[in-house]
Amino acid sequence: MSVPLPRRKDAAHNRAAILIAAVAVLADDPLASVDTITKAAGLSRRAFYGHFEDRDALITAVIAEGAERFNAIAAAVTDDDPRIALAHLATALWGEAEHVHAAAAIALNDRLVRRTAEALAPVRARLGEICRSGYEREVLRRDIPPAVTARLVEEAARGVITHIDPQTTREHRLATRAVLSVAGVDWSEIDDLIDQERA
Amino acid sequence: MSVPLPRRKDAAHNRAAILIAAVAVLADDPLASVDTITKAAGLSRRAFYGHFEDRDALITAVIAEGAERFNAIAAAVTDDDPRIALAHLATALWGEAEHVHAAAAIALNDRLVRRTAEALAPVRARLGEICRSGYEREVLRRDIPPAVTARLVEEAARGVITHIDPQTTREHRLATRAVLSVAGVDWSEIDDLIDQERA
DNA sequence: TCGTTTGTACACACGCTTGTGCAAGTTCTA
DNA sequence: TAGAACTTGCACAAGCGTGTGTACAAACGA
Repeated sequence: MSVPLPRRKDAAHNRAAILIAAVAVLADDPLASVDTITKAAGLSRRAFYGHFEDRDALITAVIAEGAERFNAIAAAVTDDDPRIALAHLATALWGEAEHVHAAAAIALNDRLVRRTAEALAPVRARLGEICRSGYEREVLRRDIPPAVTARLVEEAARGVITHIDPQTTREHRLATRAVLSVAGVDWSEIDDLIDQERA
Repeated sequence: MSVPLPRRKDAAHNRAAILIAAVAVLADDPLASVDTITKAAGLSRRAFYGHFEDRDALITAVIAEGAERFNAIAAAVTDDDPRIALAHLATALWGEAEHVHAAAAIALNDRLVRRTAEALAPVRARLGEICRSGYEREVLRRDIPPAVTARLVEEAARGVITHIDPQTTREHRLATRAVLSVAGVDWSEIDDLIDQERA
């Protein structure tokens, strides 16, 4: 039923390689075949079934790994000012671009929406708090409910992170600018806000 | 090479039904099978091949129809104030939600990116002009190049339109608000701006 | 009405992917 | 270095989607 724990170093290494390759490949094509993924990991398709029960188990593992990272990000953002918190959240997610991309791609599949949503839950919850707090303290937009703002922010972040190549764009501030302006911070105040925080 | 023109009333009707069903189904799943699409249109899979050369011909037809609609939208937005123009663009696209959704979904397919991009070209060009004009006249954000603003606006619009159900949300202003604030208009000024134009 | 057009039902070949079994080879580890 | 762990390549059955062929029923138009 289940795959035995690897007892050799190289086996553990290969398992990890499959996971890493899966994140990269699935980010581009959520329907990539096991063959494509294992080839990208430098292994044969047959070897894959020595590490994972089946294709679905791999997807589950990818989602779980994403959940762990997103959890860490959500926990790390503790700023009091909702605007600063949003800036930090955006920067952190920008650093996890590939995982964000993979999560977004996997979430396209009907069957996996729920599982992916669970992986994203901690970040989503933190974002909700930030927007609510910003709404109440009147530092974020007040023309729409904070829950809707959170949704818009999520979409903006996802769009920027998945459609702008972080390799070629050193501007991680782009994500911050996009997120903050859709959240209701005037664009002319964004840079001052960040510099002030950094000082 | 080409499929003979339908000579019977119901044939033309069924061909249209397939196209309509295709837009709806492909919006949800760009990889939907011919069987799924024709069933949604109330036809058999075999009948499909009487109307279209193959699956690709259907996709081509869907893209072409979208191109026509997007062309019309781009041509209709002629406001002088870039902010008003953006508002009108957002509203028009909101009305074409299903086609926007289908275009976005189809564009996920590697091979169809170029063709879809061509269909979206007119709207994209108009959006580029609007952002450039807004940048020069200093009514839109100036912290990033207007071309990047256009990209952010595009992402914001696509995100709102495809992720918020227009059936349940009567708020077409949501798209307008999202688009304008990411373009650099202060959220507290958006409603005034629109009402003022309408008067 | 009669002939044509269109749609349905069933079948088949073809290609791609998944998951598994097995023999043979390679690599780690004790 | 010997044995166990691991990988490889091949073959195979099964599933799914496409595209095509054929026979038969229904709708249409003159």
